[in-house]
Amino acid sequence: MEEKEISQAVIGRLPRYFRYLGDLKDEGVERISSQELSELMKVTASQIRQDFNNFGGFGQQGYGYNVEFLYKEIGKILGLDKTHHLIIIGAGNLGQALGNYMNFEKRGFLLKGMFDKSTELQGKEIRGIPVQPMENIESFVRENNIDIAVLTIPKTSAVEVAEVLANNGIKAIWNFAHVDLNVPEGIQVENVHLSDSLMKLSYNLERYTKEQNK
Amino acid sequence: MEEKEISQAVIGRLPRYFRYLGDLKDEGVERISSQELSELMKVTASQIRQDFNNFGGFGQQGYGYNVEFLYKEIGKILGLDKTHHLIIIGAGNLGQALGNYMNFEKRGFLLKGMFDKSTELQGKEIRGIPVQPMENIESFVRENNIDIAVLTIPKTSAVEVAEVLANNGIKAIWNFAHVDLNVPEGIQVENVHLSDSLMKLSYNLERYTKEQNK
DNA sequence: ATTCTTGTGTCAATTCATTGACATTATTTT
DNA sequence: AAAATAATGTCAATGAATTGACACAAGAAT
Repeated sequence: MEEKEISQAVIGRLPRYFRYLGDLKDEGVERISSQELSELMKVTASQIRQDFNNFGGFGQQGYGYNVEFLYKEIGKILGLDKTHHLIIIGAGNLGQALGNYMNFEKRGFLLKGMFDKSTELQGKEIRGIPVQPMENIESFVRENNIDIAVLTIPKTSAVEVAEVLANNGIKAIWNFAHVDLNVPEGIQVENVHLSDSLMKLSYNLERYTKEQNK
Repeated sequence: MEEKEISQAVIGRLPRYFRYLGDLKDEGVERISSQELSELMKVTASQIRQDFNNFGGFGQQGYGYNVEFLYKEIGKILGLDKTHHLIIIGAGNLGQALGNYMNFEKRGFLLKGMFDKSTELQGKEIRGIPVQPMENIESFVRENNIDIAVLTIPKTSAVEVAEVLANNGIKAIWNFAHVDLNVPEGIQVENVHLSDSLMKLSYNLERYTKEQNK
């Protein structure tokens, strides 16, 4: 059943479905049709049905989709029924911001450790988690069953830290450094290149302004 | 010449080209072929040529591309030759992190104001920019020629703040709130949904783990 | 000056993603 | 209980994005 590879285009849309379904659930909505959902989310109903069907039919003809059931199923697909242990490397502003962001805990992403090379930050606590020196990373990852590392360090050190992590069995890296990591296949990397995102916005701003002046 | 619409798929790749070309420039590399660049960036040479040609031929047959020239041209396309005035709304951890991030200034994105509803934060300065109360947003946007607003506030208030911004002539919103904004057409929105990104990582982690256990 | 090499720009082919259409099945109404 | 309605799952058609192939131009070598 779960044989053929699901395209990343589909995966990229799942969190958004998940968000809308969560809201609907909280509002007490019990069922929804692809048509209604499509109007809400501003995508085609066809795409919604096609997307869900990649995972094998969550709906019922003539009825639609049960909101709570669908919400849970998508959560499972996204691995949100499991807990994940994560560490944050780089306890600067961004690292602290992510560390303080409670919502991740709610989804099963548990912050287990923080690391920074600055001795000023070491010892400081973020939500009860002390910032440790970088030297501790290797043993900490091995001994605490860490599966996700969040990289919020400058690009110069990111590449080598990623290598250390890879050598110590990390399974996934959430990379905020402005550099492409070159890790062995099998280690998942998700990049958040903020400046890329801002440049995209800048392009669209520019283009629209030009278009107006024609 | 600049008539046909460029697809967002292409735009999304430009910042990455820009980054690699900047690095090459700093290393003193003068020219590069699509073939060499493709090996470096791990994309096809065909895609690189196709992408650049959307903007009308930056290269020379038999020679390749001049790194510095290409770097500058892509910068122009992305609007990085202009300066942009931005404000950050929400001076919590994430807002402060973005405010403190100097690199944006280097690219012409100048932080002009910060706002927060918390009276505790008001008056505090981030890189010399004081945090102001939310009531000031409207007049500040109008009087200071602000074109980009960064939203780092909870989703409950994001929607209404976006409306206020739209009514006061903002041109672009960089949205970190976990909600889809519904702004009039013509206002550019770039979403950074961090939790979506983390969920994608979680899915890929999950999927790969399962695949291994087969 | 002529030949050879390199490597772009571009067209065509292919692959991937999205949309549209509809047969089929469950639910609701009469 | 039968007819009518609603809405999925899926197949086919379309559209978009990526890759491959190659003619041709610029530069290097002889």
